Amino acid sequence: MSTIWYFENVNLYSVLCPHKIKRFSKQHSFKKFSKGDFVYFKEEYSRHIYLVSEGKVKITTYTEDGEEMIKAILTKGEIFGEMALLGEKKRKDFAQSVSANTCICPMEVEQMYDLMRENQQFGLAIHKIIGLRIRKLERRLELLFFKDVKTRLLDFIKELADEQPGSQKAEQIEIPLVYTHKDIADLIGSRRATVTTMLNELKEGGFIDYTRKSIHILDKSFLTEGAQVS
DNA sequence: TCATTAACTTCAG
DNA sequence: CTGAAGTTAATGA
Repeated sequence: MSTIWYFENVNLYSVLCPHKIKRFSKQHSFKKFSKGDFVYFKEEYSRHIYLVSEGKVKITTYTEDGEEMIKAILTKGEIFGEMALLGEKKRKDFAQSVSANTCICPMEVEQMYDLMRENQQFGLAIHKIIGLRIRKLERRLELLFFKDVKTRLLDFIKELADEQPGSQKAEQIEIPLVYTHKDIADLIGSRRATVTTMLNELKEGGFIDYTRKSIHILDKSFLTEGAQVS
């Protein structure tokens, strides 16, 4: 199942990007965003969905006391703003570029509907992605409430591992890291320092090896069984 | 005991 | 040279 998800995820870029679709080539437009620029604001009308072609985008909401809550961090090949397709009238969150040269491909909702009607397979893929996205969020929420940080980090790594191609078969898995420790901390509801400490624990335990660029899973059994690190 | 805060070092642009 | 990333140890729940 996860392989399918991966498959569709990577191919989405070629499928979705308007300049690959001849009919839309004239309005083919990439939009550039600098660090800190907003792609959309809360309460804005949900007219587009977006595909990240370069850089990194974070989706956030704010709690009553003004604290930022990060719902997701998206990188190359991933879509966001997809709630527009489910009848969302106005945005319920913010989308902000967090890298210097973020490049985004906007797609009108109406066009998306047309495409999805014409191409069933494409429509199915989109629905699947949205479904998985929602499930992922629900799961994250549950974990935040009931599990400790170590479990959450383990779960996070497991999720990344599952998204890698051929991860089912392979004993060792190389995960290219698009996230910083800070990103990971934000996503699992922890702190940068804590993430580092725990990654080091896992490293010492011989479960993983990591650099800034990637996490190498040496023994994937710990993902399912839980790491026994003291 | 676990995770955070704060203070420090290293890294990348 | 500066801000972000990563590390380490003290401290509080």
